[in-house]
Amino acid sequence: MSKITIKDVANKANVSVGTVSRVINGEKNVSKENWQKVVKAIEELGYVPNTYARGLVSGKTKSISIVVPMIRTDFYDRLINSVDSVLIENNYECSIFPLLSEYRLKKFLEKSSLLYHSDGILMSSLPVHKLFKDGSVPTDKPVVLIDMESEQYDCVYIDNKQIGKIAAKILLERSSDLYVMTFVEPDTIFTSGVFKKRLDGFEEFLAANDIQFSSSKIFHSELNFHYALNEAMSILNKVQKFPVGFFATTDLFGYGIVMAAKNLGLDVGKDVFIVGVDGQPWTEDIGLTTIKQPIEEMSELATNILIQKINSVSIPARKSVRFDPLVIRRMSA
Amino acid sequence: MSKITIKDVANKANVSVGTVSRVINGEKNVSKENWQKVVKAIEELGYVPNTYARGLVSGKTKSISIVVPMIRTDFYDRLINSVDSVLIENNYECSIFPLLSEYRLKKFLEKSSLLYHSDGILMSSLPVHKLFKDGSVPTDKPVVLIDMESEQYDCVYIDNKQIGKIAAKILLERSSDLYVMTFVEPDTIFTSGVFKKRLDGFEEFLAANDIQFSSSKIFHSELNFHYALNEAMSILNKVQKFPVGFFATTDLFGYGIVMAAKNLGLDVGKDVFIVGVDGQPWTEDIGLTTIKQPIEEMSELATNILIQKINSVSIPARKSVRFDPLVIRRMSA
DNA sequence: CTGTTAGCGCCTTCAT
DNA sequence: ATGAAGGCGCTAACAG
Repeated sequence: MSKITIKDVANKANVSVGTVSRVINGEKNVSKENWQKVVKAIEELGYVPNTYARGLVSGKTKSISIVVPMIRTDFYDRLINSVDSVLIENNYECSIFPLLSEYRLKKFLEKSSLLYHSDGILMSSLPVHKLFKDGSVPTDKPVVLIDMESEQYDCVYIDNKQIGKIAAKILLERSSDLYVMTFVEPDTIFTSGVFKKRLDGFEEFLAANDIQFSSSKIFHSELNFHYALNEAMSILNKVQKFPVGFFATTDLFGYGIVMAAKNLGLDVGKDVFIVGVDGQPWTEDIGLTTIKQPIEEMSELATNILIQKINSVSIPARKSVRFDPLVIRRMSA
Repeated sequence: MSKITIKDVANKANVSVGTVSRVINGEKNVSKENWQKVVKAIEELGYVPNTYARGLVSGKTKSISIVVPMIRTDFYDRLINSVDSVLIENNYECSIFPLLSEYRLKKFLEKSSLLYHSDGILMSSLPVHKLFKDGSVPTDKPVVLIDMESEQYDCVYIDNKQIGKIAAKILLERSSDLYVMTFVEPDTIFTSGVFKKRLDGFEEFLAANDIQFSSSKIFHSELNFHYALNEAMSILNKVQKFPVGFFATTDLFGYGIVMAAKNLGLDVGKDVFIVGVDGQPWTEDIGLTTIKQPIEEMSELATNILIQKINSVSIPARKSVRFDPLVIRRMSA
């Protein structure tokens, strides 16, 4: 912590602290002469305004908090990068708070958490209504949700049921013998239930079109390539008649199915049709048809909404923006 | 922001602000009676201490910053979780700052960055000497490095050259026809050069034992399973005589080689020997011998050192702790 | 053990 | 356009 304060700058520049304050806050009514003297003094002294003092007075920190369930996946990596790009333009910083554990959640339930010491909060893929008592985030700061629908907060999301429906529609064009590989989220307060929604949408579409679909065609895997590959091998080994179609509720599973098919000498796009979800960049290499969430656009919009809320005096109307999934057709379906 | 202040609590509890301050800071010399009155008042009012005011006067926030190059990998996931577990025990919080871009780095170069508004900084896998002008982090707060050696800062690291040497030693027991699959880090200020060090160690060991090794045996892949698999297939297809040994500078590549060998009907542990690096949990499933960095222990130690530095009045001696890699032998070598 | 009080560094009137 | 001065909420030192 440098011990240079606004006072030192004022002394050095031969002006009052008020003038220095005006300069560092970019106010207009300062003479050119004084402005330059102050800037010079700041430079020479290496002065840095004290954020705590500033926060104490104004309550603003030019920073926001991003809360995510985890940080190990491409999804959140892209999300955070997109958010950051908007923040940079607006001269904001961000801290990232992964909801790592039950204990960490307890901390986040307390108003005193670091999380709430920023100007606003961006939450991604978190079931706010389950997570917090009263279903509310314990803060008066603006909150915007990404990848999660809400009745209470501003939100930018995608309809995961719709993803399932689209997958069903695409696959039905190719085969009526359909399988699903999905992930069973443990039903905790942490989980958002997106996998379930995708599956629900899939089944709903089939039902609406009078297609028989037995739950014995639903297979489960861990979020791990190795698992998915093994599971896919075992499923494909038992298939009697081709072609068959697979709804992979995440691209990773689609990858496993593609590799399994190749290992077994099956022809992807002829014997085996596959639709994945997420639009990972590498799906192109393996020719996997995939349904993409426009993460970048969603994140950027959410960030812009948040910044707008932070800076508006009156309370703007709540926005609930639904994005449509993007279908990227490739060889696999 | 609740507008309840320490004064309101003092009024309600019929004590002075000093007493309230003592209670919320857990100091001992407060009568049981007053303590309870204060706690009750805090509860009823929903009082939350203002962090900015606190930070302004004491300079302490009970939080630390973690700086990592990225957040998408298992490595940093495990690291952050381990750090967090120690922080929880000590009633600290953390914010995470991924060094996402060149622009973000510029922000981190400024003393005013949010990054430095915590009580201490933990940096992982970042070449501090290249990153910052003067090779110093622009702060007076304690800094501890993980996974990076330093002459200047406290650090907890592993010798990546040693990893390469160990791999060479293991593989030489099985075959003298050795290959390497590694990743070429672009040489930017962001990169730590661990892959290069692993390779250097490998080559040094061979040279020291008078084993011929041509650089044409070194192959490169992206950090992506798909790539690694393809590369491994292409290498193995050209091999004339088995057995051969592979040093995979990260487990992911080892996985690709295992899969490629299986695809080609080769016997891992007989035709093809493989040593990976990182000790990923899934290496067990595929029988991959791997050299592990004890990330958990390293992270916990680094965190403890940091907390100790934060809380000590005198400046403790600089600690530089080198961990030894852990070899986990499995079927593949 | 408890109350009082002087700042911490800054922003923001209010005069000038 | 500028300076002076009063807090913001809290801690810590001191006096009792």
